Amino acid sequence: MSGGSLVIIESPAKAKTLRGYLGKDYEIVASMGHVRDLPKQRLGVSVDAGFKPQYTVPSDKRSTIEALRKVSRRFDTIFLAADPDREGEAICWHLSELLKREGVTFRRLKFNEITKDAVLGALKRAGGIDMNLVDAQQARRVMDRLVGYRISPYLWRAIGSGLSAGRVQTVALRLVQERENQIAEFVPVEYWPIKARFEQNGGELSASLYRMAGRRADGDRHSPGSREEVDRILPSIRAAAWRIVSLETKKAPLKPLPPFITSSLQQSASSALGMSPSRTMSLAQDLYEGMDIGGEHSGLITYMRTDSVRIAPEALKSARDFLLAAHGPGMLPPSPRRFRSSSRSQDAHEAIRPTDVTRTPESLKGRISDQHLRLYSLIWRRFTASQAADAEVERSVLILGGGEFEFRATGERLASKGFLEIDPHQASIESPLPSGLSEGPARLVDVSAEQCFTRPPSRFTEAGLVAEMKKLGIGRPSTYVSIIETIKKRGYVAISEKKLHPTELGTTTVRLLVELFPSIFDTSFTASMEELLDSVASGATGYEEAVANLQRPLDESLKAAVENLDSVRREMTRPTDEKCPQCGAQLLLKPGRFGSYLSCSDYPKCRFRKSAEKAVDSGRTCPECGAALVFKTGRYGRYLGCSSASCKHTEPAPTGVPCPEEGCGGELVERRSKKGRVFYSCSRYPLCRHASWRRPIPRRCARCGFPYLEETPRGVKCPSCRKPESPS
DNA sequence: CAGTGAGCGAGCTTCCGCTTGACTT
Repeated sequence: MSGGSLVIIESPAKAKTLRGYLGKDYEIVASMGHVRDLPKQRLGVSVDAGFKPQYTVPSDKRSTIEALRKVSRRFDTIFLAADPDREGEAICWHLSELLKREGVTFRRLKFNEITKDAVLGALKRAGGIDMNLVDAQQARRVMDRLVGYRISPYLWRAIGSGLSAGRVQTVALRLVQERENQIAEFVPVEYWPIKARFEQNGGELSASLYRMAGRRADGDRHSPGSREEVDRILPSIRAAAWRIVSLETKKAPLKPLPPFITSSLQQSASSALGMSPSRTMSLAQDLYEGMDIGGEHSGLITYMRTDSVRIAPEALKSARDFLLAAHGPGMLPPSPRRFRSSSRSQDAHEAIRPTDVTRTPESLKGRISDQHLRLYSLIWRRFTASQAADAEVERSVLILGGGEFEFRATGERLASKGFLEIDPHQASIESPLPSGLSEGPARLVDVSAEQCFTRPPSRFTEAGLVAEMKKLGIGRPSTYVSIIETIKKRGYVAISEKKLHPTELGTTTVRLLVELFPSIFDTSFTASMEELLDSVASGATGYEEAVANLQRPLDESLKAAVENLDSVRREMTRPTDEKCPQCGAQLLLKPGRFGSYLSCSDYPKCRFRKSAEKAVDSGRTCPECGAALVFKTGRYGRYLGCSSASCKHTEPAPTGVPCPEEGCGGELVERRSKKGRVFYSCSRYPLCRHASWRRPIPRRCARCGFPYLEETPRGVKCPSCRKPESPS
């Protein structure tokens, strides 16, 4: 038996940091997250025996547990240092259950930051495991299992096998579907913003019609709704005598945004850098684990799965020291800024920030990959700016009066840059009004109107859906990415131009689920579940009572759903005019995992079925049999296959972009590396060896046919004919 | 950087939340 103590923490990267603080008397090992769970193959909940969970050690956790058992035998005191939240408390309890033996004592260690002070303080306060909090976690786990594992099988029977439903994924799908409904129902409204140019003492400015006699200004400018109205008022505007009636300028402070949490990082990386949430998280993981920089190894950012904007006091101080040293006292607000986390934040980790604020993005240039640097720079700027001084904006509002009309012009000027010097993208500043204007007569130079239509809301990007889920408190920082992957994998949603669209299957599934289980898949269900779990955590409600609270309505809804199964199945199928080629009976159209399919109405006697999806024609013909080549999706992604059933010819999917090698004449095609990563190379391989990871955009200039190879933004000038490019 | 190439209707699927490597389908 050794004299020291064992400390178990969740992440190996944190274990490493801890070793630096605690010295030789402490052995530190990682549990890698949860160590026990409900079994994957069955419900694993004794519904009639107080909802007792039946835990197992998942196969991929066996070796971790074996290693923990072995090392734990050498110690009589084991500190359990999983995250200080509901899931972490449960991990500690599971560990104690797995590692308990005669003479060993477990002590709970809680700290919200991995700093020396916080860790040493936690050691002094070490206590026991909070079983109420553990019960809250168990209730959460079991409720999710009941919802998922009892409703999914219903979908297998009603719609198709392999489908799934869940407290989080179904609501995420619902959000995508509801946005789609809004777009479908949207009625565009015509409006005609009116703009005019005015002149005073040789200075010119442009202004918009803002108010008309007899109409209320509702804070927004007034725009006529039709060409007739425009034609009616333009002559009166031209005939009016104009003057500047007021010119006001006010200074207002502009505050920086709080440092990043998981959802806001994904959002910013998506809009500013075009990164998907999954790419963002994988790059952030690398930055967190640390990279070799000039021989030394260190973590560059704090933990990336967090919903708290809290900052460790040490980090706050070094941010202020840095700002003072690098920018002078003007960049320092009088007192450190505090930001409030959302009320549902579990606050186990800090905000996402650089571990060392003096490690500027410039200092890392060339030492880490370009993509890592872009993400690091985003995080560094956001954090550093969050502790810098306010910016100051001077905003001018100018009002012009003429007859019954009022025009308005606004302008902005940055009086003091403040934090915008560090993170300029946080705000966009309008251009200023021309100088030298004053109250008094002005001349109308010209006036014009432009037809516009109100636009429907846009579809969610992946990061946009995460932001919406976060707003509703659905899902956690560690699961945002996997939830989106699940609804993609099930075929409920598809991505096109980086936006999420529901598929026919998704639409059908969510409509059925919301109809049959309205309370469970309501956007407010998670919030009320969290309230109940808080009550379990405080000891006011028991575990069994909490789970029963969900079980009762779930049981009732399921019972009604099963009674209606036959009529639901009938609803899911649409009769067609086609006859079965095998038995002549009518064919039915059904939703399926890979799009709709036609099946014989005489099933199961006749098993005929075929896909109802239209194959996407490639416009090419098969070199072997002359039939059309169509796009297909196989186990390894897209490819081109022969549409004739008897012909087996295949080739990689074309991109429509010619090979950029001089005089090659080949075409770029989609291929996969051994590791499964998609890349693009010449169709004439191995004659031509051109290859690139970058996705070529199959666009060409509408005027001269010049093909674009890079991911060129829309609307740029064509490099060949110098005209603005339009998509083909 | 470089194969391959489907299937819903069969005899298993499925949940959410913690955390990293395994490891060739």
